[in-house]
Amino acid sequence: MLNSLKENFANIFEDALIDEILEVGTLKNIKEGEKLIEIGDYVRSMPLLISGAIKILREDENGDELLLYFLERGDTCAMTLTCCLGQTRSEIRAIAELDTTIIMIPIQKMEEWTGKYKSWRNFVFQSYHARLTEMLETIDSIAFYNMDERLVKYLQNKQKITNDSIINSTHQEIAYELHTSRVVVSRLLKKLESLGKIKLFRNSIQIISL
Amino acid sequence: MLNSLKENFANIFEDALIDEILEVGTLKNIKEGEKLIEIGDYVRSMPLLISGAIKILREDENGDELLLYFLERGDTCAMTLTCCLGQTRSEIRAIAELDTTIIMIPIQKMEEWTGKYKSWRNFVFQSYHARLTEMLETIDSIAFYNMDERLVKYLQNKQKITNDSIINSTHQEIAYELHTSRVVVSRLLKKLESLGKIKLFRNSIQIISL
DNA sequence: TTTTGGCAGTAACAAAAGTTACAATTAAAA
DNA sequence: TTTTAATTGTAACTTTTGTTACTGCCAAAA
Repeated sequence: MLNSLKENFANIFEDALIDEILEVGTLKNIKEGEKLIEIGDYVRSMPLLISGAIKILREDENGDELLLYFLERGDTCAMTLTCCLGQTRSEIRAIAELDTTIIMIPIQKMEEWTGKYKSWRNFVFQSYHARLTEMLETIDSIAFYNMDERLVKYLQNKQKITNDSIINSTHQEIAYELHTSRVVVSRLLKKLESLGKIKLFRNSIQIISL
Repeated sequence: MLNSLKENFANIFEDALIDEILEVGTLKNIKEGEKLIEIGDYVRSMPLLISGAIKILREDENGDELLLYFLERGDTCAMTLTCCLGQTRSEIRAIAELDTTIIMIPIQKMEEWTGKYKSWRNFVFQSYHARLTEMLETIDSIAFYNMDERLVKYLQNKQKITNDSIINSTHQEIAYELHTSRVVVSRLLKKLESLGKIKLFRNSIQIISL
């Protein structure tokens, strides 16, 4: 745990804080597809992302989803932060996009560290800023772009997160995350294929150049 | 200024903090329509909203807008918070929706108070939470609802903010804020009128029941 | 091997939203 | 008063997105 911490957070957290994290934090491995947080949950600990990726999803009244953004190493969940402090329920769902390792911090420490460590405060504020920025990008996508452009962005994002030009998703799964229908995704993917930008296979998509 | 502060923040801030705010804060009156923050600006002070309302807007690549949310009394601008701390440029535009009074806090104080006052920390975290929640609602609107429903929400919101069942906007102005076209807004408003939910006038809309 | 269920392709159609164009009305400016 | 500009209403059309339906294909299960 010490190594993972140092690798990802050494330049961010002061040494005394690193020591405290080692004391109270617990390492947790999460399998791809595993759910970390469900909408309506009370959250009792805060995750520091060591490796892997977590996708954050919003749900509509029919139970359909929309992908908001991904968390990567060095990130934490801003929603969790406020849920912990404000004792409110989670507004979002969090699911591991890849096999993921996190350090869980008990919420009691959060308030304490915020008073005690400047580096912790900066980290928390920085996280909020990053999340607000990502929310803005999400809003840009759905408000300003058509589905074909949103799909391209989605594929680019997925490639970046997984660091793999092969995306192992079905059209239905992509449709869920973009909050559209399977037929629309199939249609647009076919168009991208005919432009030579991707190649389609069963259960996977190969990205050529987007 | 003391009175405004006590009215809006007395139950939130501890007395010592109130005193400090009185020392370093400056009262500012803003006329309806006046711009507080432009996209790309560096922000050097943080606003505490005493009265009135401020609308927060996002811009697309063509210069067209989208209304994100309103700030009201007791609120502060979460974007400003992180812009100040992180020394980044503003991602949004802020315009007074009504005649508005704010207290401006120099950014140097922010970092200091965050270490010093628990009530300040809570206020800041609470603000972030509120803004994230409002961003989620904005996302819900544009991703999950059709324009007719978004328009109704918009009118309801406007009524709540101005505390007036007469909305003094042109169809064009509404179209800008919803990031659609004037013709679409006129069409949908006409439908609402024929349902007896609103009454249309030149430059204004009277809300009957939404 | 046969059966079953999930996945992808596509046509045909419907609904929602955006665009263009023009007329009528009102208010402000000359 | 006349002119001008802004505002609203509406028709006609296009584009985008969503829906329904049906097909063939593949892989896992029976």
